[in-house]
Amino acid sequence: MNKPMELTKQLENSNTSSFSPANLERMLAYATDRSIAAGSHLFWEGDISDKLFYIKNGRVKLTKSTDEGKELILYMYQAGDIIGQADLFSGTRLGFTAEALEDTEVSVIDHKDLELIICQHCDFAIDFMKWMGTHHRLTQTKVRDLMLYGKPGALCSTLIRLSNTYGEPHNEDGSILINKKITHTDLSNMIGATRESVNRMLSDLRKKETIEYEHGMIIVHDLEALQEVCHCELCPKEICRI
Amino acid sequence: MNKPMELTKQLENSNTSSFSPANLERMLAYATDRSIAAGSHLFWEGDISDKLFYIKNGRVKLTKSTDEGKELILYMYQAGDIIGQADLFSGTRLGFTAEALEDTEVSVIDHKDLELIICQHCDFAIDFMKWMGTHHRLTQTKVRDLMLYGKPGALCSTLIRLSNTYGEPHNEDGSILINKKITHTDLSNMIGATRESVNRMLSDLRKKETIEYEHGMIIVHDLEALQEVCHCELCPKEICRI
DNA sequence: ATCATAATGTGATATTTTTCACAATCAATT
DNA sequence: AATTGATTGTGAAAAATATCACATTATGAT
Repeated sequence: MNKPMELTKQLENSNTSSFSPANLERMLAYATDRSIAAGSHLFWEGDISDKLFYIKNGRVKLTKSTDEGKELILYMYQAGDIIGQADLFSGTRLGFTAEALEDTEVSVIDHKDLELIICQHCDFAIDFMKWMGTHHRLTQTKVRDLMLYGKPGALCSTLIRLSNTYGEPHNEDGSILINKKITHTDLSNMIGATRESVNRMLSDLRKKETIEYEHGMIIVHDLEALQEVCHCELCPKEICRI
Repeated sequence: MNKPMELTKQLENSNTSSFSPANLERMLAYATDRSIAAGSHLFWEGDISDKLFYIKNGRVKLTKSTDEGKELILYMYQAGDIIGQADLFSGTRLGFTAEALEDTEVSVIDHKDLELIICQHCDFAIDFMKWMGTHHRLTQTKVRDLMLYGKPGALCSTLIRLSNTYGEPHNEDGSILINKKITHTDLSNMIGATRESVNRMLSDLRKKETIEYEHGMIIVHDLEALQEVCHCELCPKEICRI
């Protein structure tokens, strides 16, 4: 059963904000818990998809990797997020792999239980659909961002999304600290570029003082400059995230 | 009210195959009809999103266009398809524009009516979610295809999707006729490349006899060759479509 | 503090993709 | 059959991005 603190945490999390506390609780009442060590996998592509995962704490990335060792990072999830909707009801196999970035605890909800709740509480069904739609919009805006303004556009949009997801006010001048260590390799896998290209683009942004490094993390000094590069449309934060 | 013929058509259509005939009928019972001339718009990005559109006949593309005149074609919908789920319950504004490619008739279902059906028939809710999930997978696999194997990979994946959507057996040797005229400009807007690049890549494919032109349409002679370029994973057709 | 490993930085070069500037072809009208 | 506009084809040059091959700098464990 979920404690009040977790509910509070989820309410602050944009990805699941479509769920009312009551509805989140309904879902979690059926869940069983599971721990995944950093680097271990929650599921692999090709697995059967009949579960939903609620992250209690930790972080998980959803990826697609190729034979040649390339990796595409589609999403990064954190406490309060739910993983697994797109494949849930299809009966097909999963197309992506989920790997824990940190030690992670999840609550696992079975497809069957979910159907039960949906049939008992139609406002839950509505909340669930709202959440599915929001997540789909996240994916659609990502396609836009990755395709439309070259690699610099893709990178800047990703930095904005990281700011929305992990950002903290840095000092009074409005700078934002992206309070998570993200390697250049990770960034390159998020935008389908090489590490070297990312490195050079970030150097350019540093030269222009759009961003800065501190303790291996990125501080965004000039958000508007980033927004300009990717022609940012100022989507709501539950959509403009990693 | 929908005629039997339309129901038959929808059952053949992969995008809405998640709906049982009864559930499709439930939804269409609330719909009002609307005609859109070829080239006119069903909706614009920035509009409020509180409607769902069922295509009775004709074709509609969903696009995002930039100030510089670039256009990204995200989806092309046809008879039996439903448009609008991702934005539906969010209350936010639409992120994409829908334009009729041919004279099109749609049935318009209001958000409010949909909620009503969801609360009355939970199997409808399940079908609806199944459909939302499938559509989301379409988008996710598209990200993969567009990002992972360069422009040639993006183009070949698009040709495969077109084959699944508009393909007809061409003769006994297993060739597929993509039975719709798609300009190189359209193709370039689907994969985020220039018309010229698309032209050159198609020329290469013709040289290798992977494809051929006939009456301005494309015949795919060697589907496997296309699959190889984009490392095709043979996704089901309701996901591998345009 | 030292060592080992991971992460970052950078030049030189190759490859991919775009841009520009037309020519050639096709398809629908007059 | 001639004309017009849209579409397709192509070369040459520029720009964007990737590749390769290291040097440098952090980070964490001993």
